[in-house]
Amino acid sequence: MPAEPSVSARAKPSDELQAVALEQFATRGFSGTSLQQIADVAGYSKSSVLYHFASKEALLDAVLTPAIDEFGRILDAWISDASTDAARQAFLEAFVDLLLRYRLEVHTFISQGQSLEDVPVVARANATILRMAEAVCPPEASVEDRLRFGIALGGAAYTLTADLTFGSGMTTDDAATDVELRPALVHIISELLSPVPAHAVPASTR
Amino acid sequence: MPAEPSVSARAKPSDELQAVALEQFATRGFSGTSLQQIADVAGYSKSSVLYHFASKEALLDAVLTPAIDEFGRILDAWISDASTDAARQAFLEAFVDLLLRYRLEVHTFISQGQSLEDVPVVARANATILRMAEAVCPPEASVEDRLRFGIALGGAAYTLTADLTFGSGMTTDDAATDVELRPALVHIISELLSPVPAHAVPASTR
DNA sequence: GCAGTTGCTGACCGATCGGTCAATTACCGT
DNA sequence: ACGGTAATTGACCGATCGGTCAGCAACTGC
Repeated sequence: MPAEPSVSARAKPSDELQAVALEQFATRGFSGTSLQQIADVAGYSKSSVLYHFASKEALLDAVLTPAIDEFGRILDAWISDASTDAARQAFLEAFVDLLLRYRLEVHTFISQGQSLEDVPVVARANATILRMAEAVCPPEASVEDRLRFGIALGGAAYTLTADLTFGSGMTTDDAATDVELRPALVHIISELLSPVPAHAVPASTR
Repeated sequence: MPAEPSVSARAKPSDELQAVALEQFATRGFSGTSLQQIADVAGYSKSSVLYHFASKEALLDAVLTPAIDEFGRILDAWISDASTDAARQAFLEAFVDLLLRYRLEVHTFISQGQSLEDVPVVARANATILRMAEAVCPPEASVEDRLRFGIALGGAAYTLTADLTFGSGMTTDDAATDVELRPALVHIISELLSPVPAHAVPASTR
């Protein structure tokens, strides 16, 4: 047997390192995380980290690229589509799924997008977020509408990784809580991004 | 004339340093900001910074303490009060004023509260936020209600300092935009924290 | 058996980190 | 004129930073 087929074998070293690095970047911050820390947590030497990734910045790039790529993908799908209400709803759900699946990545470039703006992948992320803002808020949108978008985005990124979590852990990647989180997130974000007027909320939701 | 009375004289050095440090901490992060950077921007030497503040952490403490103190103050005022709707509304407006006035401080310990949790002043901030969460969300609150609180908090902290600002600068401390921001923020946060049912919003607000 | 590749490591490098210290300057009341 | 205090600084310290490099196993194809 040349390679272990399905028995949950040791993941590829570069994947382990990316996972560890992502967690550290999200919690300690990029500049607050040293290559030595990543190596220690992952059980490698610092040299090994730099063998798999050309630099600390390249490691950040590798870690964030999948999330930002998919983000751009679902955003483009929505923009190219006719802007029906159904398409908007589909995008919103895809966006929430993205938030849940890539919560650490999102948190990383939401909360550090300013300080890391000269890192190419983060610049792409910022540009994509700006595109989404333009797509969500029509050019003549009010200050309040823009505020709503920012709060939905930053709030989701913050809450999904807040470790204190105000009572019960939603940061643990427990799939069971995620299925509880998803509809609530869709509801809240939909409410934030929709012009308030008369939201038909069935009284049963409370 | 022993001291310049009102002519906008040079601010006290320690105040200048605090202002510069706060801006750097909020934008580059605490660990991403070096004492040398602060000294350079403020026009002092690194030694001078350490003359006015015993350590980098003491500087962070001095910078954040006023905001967290006032935060605790308005929260206690609300909690001790009978929980009438009027008191809740008053707290909410005081809270929004606090967000606007101390936006950089809030952003700092919201987005770095995890990595700096062993810094005393940040620990106090985290504890106060937790107290507010318990005050806002009754113990039996649903996951969605807790989500709403987190999104309101993290979203406001993020949006008020997001430099991209999705179209128009709300990060510039322009008092004119602040008076435009305040009612919108009160409205959105009130909407997020209020159990949805029937929010009496006069139609004129839109 | 042996060259080549892959994965990994310790030793090392210059730069920068937060922080200490002694010296210097400026200003104060007397 | 003078002693004392406050403010500021450069020189310096050990530690750690991101990164380079040569070497060492282990496995490969031949």
